[in-house]
Amino acid sequence: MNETVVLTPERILEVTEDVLRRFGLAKATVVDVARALDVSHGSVYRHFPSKASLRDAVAKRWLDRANAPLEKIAEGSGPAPARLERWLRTMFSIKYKKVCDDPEMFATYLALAQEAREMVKAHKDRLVDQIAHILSDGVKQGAFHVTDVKATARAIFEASSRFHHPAHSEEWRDPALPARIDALLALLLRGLEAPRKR
Amino acid sequence: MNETVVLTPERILEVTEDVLRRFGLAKATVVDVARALDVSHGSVYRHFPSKASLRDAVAKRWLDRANAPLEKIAEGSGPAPARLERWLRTMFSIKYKKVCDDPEMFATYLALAQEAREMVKAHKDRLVDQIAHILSDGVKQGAFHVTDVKATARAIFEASSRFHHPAHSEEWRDPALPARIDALLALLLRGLEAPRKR
DNA sequence: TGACTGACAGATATTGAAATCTGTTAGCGA
DNA sequence: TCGCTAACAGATTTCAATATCTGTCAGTCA
Repeated sequence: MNETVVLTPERILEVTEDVLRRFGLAKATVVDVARALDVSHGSVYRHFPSKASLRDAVAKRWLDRANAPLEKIAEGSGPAPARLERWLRTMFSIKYKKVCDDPEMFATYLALAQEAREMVKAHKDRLVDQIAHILSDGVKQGAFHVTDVKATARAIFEASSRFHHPAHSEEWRDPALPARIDALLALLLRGLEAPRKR
Repeated sequence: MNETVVLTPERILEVTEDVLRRFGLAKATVVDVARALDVSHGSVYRHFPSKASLRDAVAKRWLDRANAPLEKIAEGSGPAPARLERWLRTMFSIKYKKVCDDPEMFATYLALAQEAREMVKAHKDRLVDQIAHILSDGVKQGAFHVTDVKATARAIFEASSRFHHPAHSEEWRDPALPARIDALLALLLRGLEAPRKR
């Protein structure tokens, strides 16, 4: 029955990601995507209201796929401090790997992050929630002493921006990077594990 | 004797800063600077080997001037934790104030920071040294428990990037900013004050 | 002599006309 | 009716000709 495959959002996203990778963020057009799908570009607009929304959807898919391993770690069990450290190190290495392996898609993501689109904020919120989940596990275990879990989770996410925010990716080739990450993680974990004074 | 004022690097820097502020980083040219000085642009090249070096020198002057208060705090006396907190809050507010009051010069600085010029690295190193100075005071006072002062100072600087690195300046209009800063500072200070385990 | 000028080559930026793209919509065909 | 096409207006991008800029240097002048 599906001799001519139907045009679904999913299929559009797949092809758009391809086109972005081949042409780059600057050159890829909706017409290119339509051509690759062998339809008129009007058809694409039937599924996505604008080029920006299409680009956002591709980036969201890409980010969600890339960060799937993080969710697993956050939802896992075991001592919270080690889990948090593993979660953060995994996030850093995912970003590092992507900037090397998939530079065109990373540039798309960088552009989105610069514009501070709603989509990026939502993604950040999901990650902060995962940190918060680990933190509250840690509090239950007696390993962490934290009053405001949500605020602290955000502080941890933001404190580590240098190693996961695409705006700093140029810096990640520094040979001292592992040492810098170690120092930051040691400091943050000590802050979480310290019995609170106030 | 100085009927025609001599052309000094200092005078060139002063005028260049003016020109940058009036024309913006994108539009300001060496010819503009020379015109404002009422000399040929060749004369400017007698004092600065390239446009980039001139721009760097202006930015350095601007940064040094802006950050002078920090040096005072770092060299001051009193309990290190309060001093570190004041130092960091001052750095944040200087940057915040500059991005509002002097957007053209801030854009110049942003461009430099993106390019990761040598000059910015040197400036960062000076600031990290100031943090290290406060940290080692804190260790002497028994308030901080830190093994590697230098690495920890860098970790603190980098952990607070979100609130002082120009790449994130778009975010600083968030009404929740003070709360986010409070959460980060609390976490970092707890980490420094915690007796070390390892 | 030594700070400065002015002319120059090559690189970069500007400009305006033409081409292409985005987003809309009337209408075709299954 | 539903999914798509094709034609369109206005916005954006491209391209190539032109102008301006960067960096150099031989030569001027005090």
